[in-house]
Amino acid sequence: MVTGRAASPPTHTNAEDPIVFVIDDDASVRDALSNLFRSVGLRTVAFGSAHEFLQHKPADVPSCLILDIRLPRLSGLDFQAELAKAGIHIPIIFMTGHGDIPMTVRAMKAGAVDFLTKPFRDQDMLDAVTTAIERDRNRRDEAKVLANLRAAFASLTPRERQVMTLVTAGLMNKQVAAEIGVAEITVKIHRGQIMRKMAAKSLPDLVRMAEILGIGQASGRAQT
Amino acid sequence: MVTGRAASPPTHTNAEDPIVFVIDDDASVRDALSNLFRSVGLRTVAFGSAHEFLQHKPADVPSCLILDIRLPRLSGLDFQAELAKAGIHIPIIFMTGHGDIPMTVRAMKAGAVDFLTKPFRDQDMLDAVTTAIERDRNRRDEAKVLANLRAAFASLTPRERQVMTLVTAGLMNKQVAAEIGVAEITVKIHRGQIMRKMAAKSLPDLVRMAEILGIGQASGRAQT
DNA sequence: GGGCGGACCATACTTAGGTTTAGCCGCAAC
DNA sequence: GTTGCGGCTAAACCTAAGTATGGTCCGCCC
Repeated sequence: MVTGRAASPPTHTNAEDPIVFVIDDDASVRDALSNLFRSVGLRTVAFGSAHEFLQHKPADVPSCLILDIRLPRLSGLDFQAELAKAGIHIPIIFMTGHGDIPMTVRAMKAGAVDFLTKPFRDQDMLDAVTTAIERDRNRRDEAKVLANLRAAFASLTPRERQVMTLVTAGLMNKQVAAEIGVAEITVKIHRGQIMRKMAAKSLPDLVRMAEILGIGQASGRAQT
Repeated sequence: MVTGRAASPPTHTNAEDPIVFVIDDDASVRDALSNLFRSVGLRTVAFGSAHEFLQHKPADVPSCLILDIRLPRLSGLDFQAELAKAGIHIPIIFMTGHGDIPMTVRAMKAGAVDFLTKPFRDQDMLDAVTTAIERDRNRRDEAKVLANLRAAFASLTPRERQVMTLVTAGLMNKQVAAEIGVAEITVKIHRGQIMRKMAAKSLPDLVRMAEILGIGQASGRAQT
């Protein structure tokens, strides 16, 4: 699982490798964690505060965030909420020396990967990081697919989007034509254009794209 | 949300209403919770042990389970694992007087709805129950749809299942025919039979069914 | 005002999808 | 041993889908 180049120089920074971010106001904690992660070949970047982390431009690789629940200015929990509100969905692993159960519940409900009490075993932290990175990798892959689909869908004209919705809902060309008040031949032309622009290789393919885009199944039909 | 018949006799048991199950070895806790839930019109059934709960035949309505983490024989956490292993997916709300963070994390990771520390506010418990019931309702709805689809798919002959897989993957009839080594006309016959047995109103409809059943997209073909 | 793109439509043609009717083969159940 | 079913196929026929080619109309931008 680890890349096997663990013994290479500390700043090899291959753009493919995941990154672990650490935020803790205690430098000794940061160093200990950095050493732990580097010992298994994981790129690590540590910050002394949430603010510093936000300055850092987000790298475009799978990553996760190790966070002490008791941060200087902003609490770890509040920072988690901030990130979510800002649309940053990096998986978070909390650690705490004096946490309580309500905090834990709140963090986990908000999607935290794990919540470790200090002192924790190195292996527990590494397991949590593995899970977190994997989760982020999946999320990024899905986001990428979705972004591509959305871009393609946005390149359709309004009419084409409308036809795509009706076609993927299962209507025949003539039904689509009647629905929007045009000739059947016009629908066929739109349809061909849709297949090209969306790069769909078949109707089932297009239907799956529509599913991912969340098009049409809720409305049912015959409204508006 | 509540049915509005809260003042009716204690055992009106309309089959539509959700049920809250309570397991606690302390009778006073059981009574207090039962009273709380009944005061807002929720059917409630309480048990003194996990064993008693398992004896009870599971009602076919949305429900949830309130569980003390410290159960007599089996711990609440282990019981949660038992239920999961047995394929019983009722949402669980834990409560505890002396819980710790690792327990909380384990419970939440395993899908618990909430983890309340005693003493808790009534409203917190009611909120958790509302969430849990809603979650179970959704899960049941999805399970029902899935079960119906599986039944329909099981009614297909092996050949029909194979053809459905290929057709929903986007292959044309002639390609399917070549793939399985039969004449195109045979594929058409199978296909018509599939549409009837699956009660699909259109190809997009069938594709969506295949998606839910998890058929065929992994195998791919002609990608990239 | 000319060019451009979106939307529309017609004719003509080809391919794909789908049904009906009818029949053959093999196998398992009765 | 006959009946039923799954699987297969053919012929005939019809509808649906898709692709040119060619053209109109409208609004927008430079």
